[in-house]
Order: sequence, then C-alpha cells, then structure tokens
Amino acid sequence: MDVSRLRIACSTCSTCSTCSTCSTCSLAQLCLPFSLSARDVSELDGVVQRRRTIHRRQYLYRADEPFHAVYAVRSGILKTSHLAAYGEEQITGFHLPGEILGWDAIMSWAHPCDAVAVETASVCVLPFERLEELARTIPSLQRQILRLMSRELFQDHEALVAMARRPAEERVVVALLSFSERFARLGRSPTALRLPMTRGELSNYLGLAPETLSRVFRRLQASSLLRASGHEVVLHDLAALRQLVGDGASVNRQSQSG
Amino acid sequence: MDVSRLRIACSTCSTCSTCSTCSTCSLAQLCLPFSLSARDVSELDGVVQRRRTIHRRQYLYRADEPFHAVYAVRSGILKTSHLAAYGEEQITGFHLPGEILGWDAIMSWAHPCDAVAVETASVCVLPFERLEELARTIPSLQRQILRLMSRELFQDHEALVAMARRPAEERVVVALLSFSERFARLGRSPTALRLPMTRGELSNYLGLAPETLSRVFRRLQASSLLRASGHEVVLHDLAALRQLVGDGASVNRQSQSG
DNA sequence: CGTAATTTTGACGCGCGTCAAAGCTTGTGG
DNA sequence: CCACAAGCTTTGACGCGCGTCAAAATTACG
Repeated sequence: MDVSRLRIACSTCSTCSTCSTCSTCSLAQLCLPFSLSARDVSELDGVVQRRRTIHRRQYLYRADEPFHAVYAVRSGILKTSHLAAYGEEQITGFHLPGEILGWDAIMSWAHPCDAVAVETASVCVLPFERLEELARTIPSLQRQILRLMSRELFQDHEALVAMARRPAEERVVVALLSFSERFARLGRSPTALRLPMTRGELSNYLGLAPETLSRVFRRLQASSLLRASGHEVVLHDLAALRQLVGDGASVNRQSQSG
Repeated sequence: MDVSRLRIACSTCSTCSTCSTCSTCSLAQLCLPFSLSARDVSELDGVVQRRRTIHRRQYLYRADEPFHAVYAVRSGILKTSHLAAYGEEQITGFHLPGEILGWDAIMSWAHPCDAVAVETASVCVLPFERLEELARTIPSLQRQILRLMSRELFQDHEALVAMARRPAEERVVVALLSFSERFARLGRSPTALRLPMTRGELSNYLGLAPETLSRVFRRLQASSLLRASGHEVVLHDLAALRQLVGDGASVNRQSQSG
C-alpha cells in the first residue's frame, strides 16, 4: 500500500492540505488509499472537529466508562492499562501520533481499560456512531476501519508471542525496534528516540521488573548496540538489533501499511 | 444484550430455524440482536453457503496465504499459531464452535498465522468482500462485525495481562474457566470439559513448558479442585477456581454478549 | 499388539523477580 | 537560582519459579 497515493484533503491538519505529504497528520490512519468525493471529504471532516488536550498523567478515559468515541492521537503519547489481579496495572499499549485507540470498547460499549497521557497529548475525538454511519456510505472508510482493527489484532498477537517466548533482552529490543519504525513513519529519526514513558512503565509493558529492564539496558550499552540516558535512547546498530531478535522483515511485516 | 431477542432465521443451521434457540448454530456470532427483513435474511444466508471440513492436524489456512474469507466454526476446535523466533510455534488461540476466526488477515490481506484443526472440524466460509458489501446495507451486521473484532481485541488484552503477570497455576485456571464459560454458552457442561488439544498445545498456548502444566494439574488435583484424565477435565469447584484467580465476574465481563 | 507419540516424574540450573539501599532526576518553593 | 523533597533509576545480593534434560510410564494408532 503506497502512502504516496493518499489523496484525501483534511482540514484538521494545519500543516498540510493533503495527507500524502504530512505524516504527522492525526488522521493519517483514517486517510484512505483511494480518493474521495468532495462531499465525502467534507463529511469525514465534520466527524473529526472536536479536540481534547490531556496533560501528563491525566486520563483520556477510565475503565468502565461508557463508550462514545475512538480517539486519534495528534501529538504526545498515551498508554492503555488494564487492572490485573490484584491492584497491579498492566500496560497493554503505547499510542503514538497518528494512531487510533479505543476500538476495544465497541463490544461492551464501555472502555475495558484506562487511557492515560504519558506526556501531554492532543487527541481528535471520533464519535463512533457517526463514524459508523459514514462508513456505510464510504466503502473505503469501512474497509479502513476494519484494517485498523485487524492490524491491532495482529500486533497484539505479536506481543503475545514475544511475551510467551522471548527472554527479557529480546523483548526490550523488539519494543525498541517497534518504536523506531513507528517514529520513522512520523518522519522522526529511527535511531534517536525520545521515549517519554518512565522505565517503570516500559518494563511493565514488557512484563518485566524495572530492575531487569535497567540491567538489560546496561548490557546492550556494554555491547555498544545503543546508548540510553534518561528518556533519550540512541540505537547505534539497527541491523545488529534486528538480528538479535532473529529478524528484520518478518516481525513487523504489516507495520508500514496504514 | 439478550440472546433471546435474536430473531434471524438461518438456513445453514439444520437444527433450528431461529438462532435464539440454537446455541450451536455456526452463525451464532453473526446473528444479530435486531430483526432483519426477509430480504436481508436471504442475502446473509447466501453468503454462508459454502462449508469446509478440516481433519485433525490439517490446515484451514497457512501463514502468508492470501486472504479471502473469515471462517465460522460449526463443529470441532481449531487453533491459530504464529511462528516465533526460531522455528518454535506459539499458539495464540483456540476457536470453538460459534466463533469466527481470520479477522487478523484483513490488514495485510494475507493470513499472519496458521489455522489448524485440533480435532476434526467443520467451518462455514464467509467470503470477506461479500460480508463487507452486505454490512453496508445491513447496519446491524456492520455493527456486529465491529463488535466481534472488538471482543477479540479485548480477549487478546486479557491474555496479555495473564501472560505478563500471572504465575503458571493461575494461567491454567484462567484458561480452564474460559473454556468452561465458552462450552456453557454452547449448551455443554461448564464442569465436564473435553479438551481435544494435547497438553503440549495447551501449555504452548499458556506460555509454559508441558512439564510445568503437568505439575500444575497434579497440584490442582491434589487440592481436589479438578480431576483430569487424558482429554477429559472435570472442574469440581468453579467458585474456588474463580477465587484462585482473584475473580469470577470481572475477568470475563464481556464474554456473555455476542 | 507393537511402535511412536504423548505425558509424567524427578533432578538440576538459571533467568528474572524481590528486597534494600544508594545515586540521580524532576519539580517546587523560598 | 539554589535547596530540598519526592520520585525515579540503578546496583548488588539473594531466592524461587519455571525451563531444561533425561528417563520412565502411559496413551494413541496403524
């Protein structure tokens, strides 16, 4: 799927008129690989007018809250975390600009997890029922919604596989490479990463103790595969890192299309 | 969502004319909580005509095969398994009658995993593009597809949480309780389970060594919480098992609606 | 009924979680 | 702009849960 073929004009993004050139557009994920009629464009535009800003540590939504909308991240990073037994939280995802969260609430019509800003973030509110209606009249939008949910399923399966079979070091590298690719898609550097979440959040996401994550970082640093200081991480050898986790292509085969 | 309100007549299921009374109907998952016009019914019916039988150990589809359809399980159990690094497989799900698999292929238009019959199974082929078309004219079908994918997202997150935070024993019990509920929904006993997969498959699914699973079963048996012999497992005390994993309601809050 | 696959059992070791304490950041108020 | 406090991160010591290996017991299947 060639990103350069995106042709929808999108008024929510102030820095561009066509999504094909603007990788940080909050609606990159909803922008369609096919052209839309002017009418469709204006309707889609109408859906995405409302914005919300969520400051660091604040909730976008909480578990058990009624479901009204999904959210496209415009800037900043959010995390979704589930309550595990007992009291402990488990982070199931970090959500970068251009990504959409909230799909897991459709079934029960309530959010099954908390969504919290890891750093101050801005999101675009996409009222679900309006999106649904619109999807009926715009086939490529319907397809795109299914594609996005499908991708999330795929990614969750990848995460499950990593959790079940990979040792600590590989899990960390898998996560770093995932961030690298997603940042690259946003036009940022794939090697100089700014990870605003705490070590504790990252280790929780990976199913590790913070101490273990720290030790893994130390070891990777000793092998000069990366350099980490605070929230800045520099990956020195992407190829070597990819090789470490036994791949380079297959792990994230799906991640470029969207 | 009251199952008794299901009113769609479904010709693919020979044992009933209305899904409200037939819990084993292969299309239970697609049957809608709202009534449909006679025209809608016949169109939906047309989509689900084709069947496939898959014998034990045979593939329904393989990783990287092009995507054409999702599949509703009519009878038997299938597993979906991903290739992990290196050579090792990781089972990401078991699929019981009434459940639908294949949604994770929409994004890349190719199946990201293998689907194999754990015991001889029969599935209903649901050509995706016809389903998509139909969803445009039947809003409640569109909604239902989104709900099903949403539920799978939710369940994957639950699995992730269990994998990341629960010790071996709890993971096993969580899985057993999940099977119990799903069998119950099919009108089978929630306490006398027939688990056709091998211990190796079950342990793989749980991210454990077969030896560990065996020992966990022995311990649970010693506490007379259950009795396992071969593929037959009898749960003696559902309440105690639920308490063991710190819950009974919240873990599967979403599982009854569908 | 015999051979292969699966399951169980025991012994053992290691990866990673836990605990505790010492650096290091970050943010706030004087 | 510095000082102090609260939180975050790192380090080391230690123990345990679970994976690994090996072999016996059981089951499945031709």
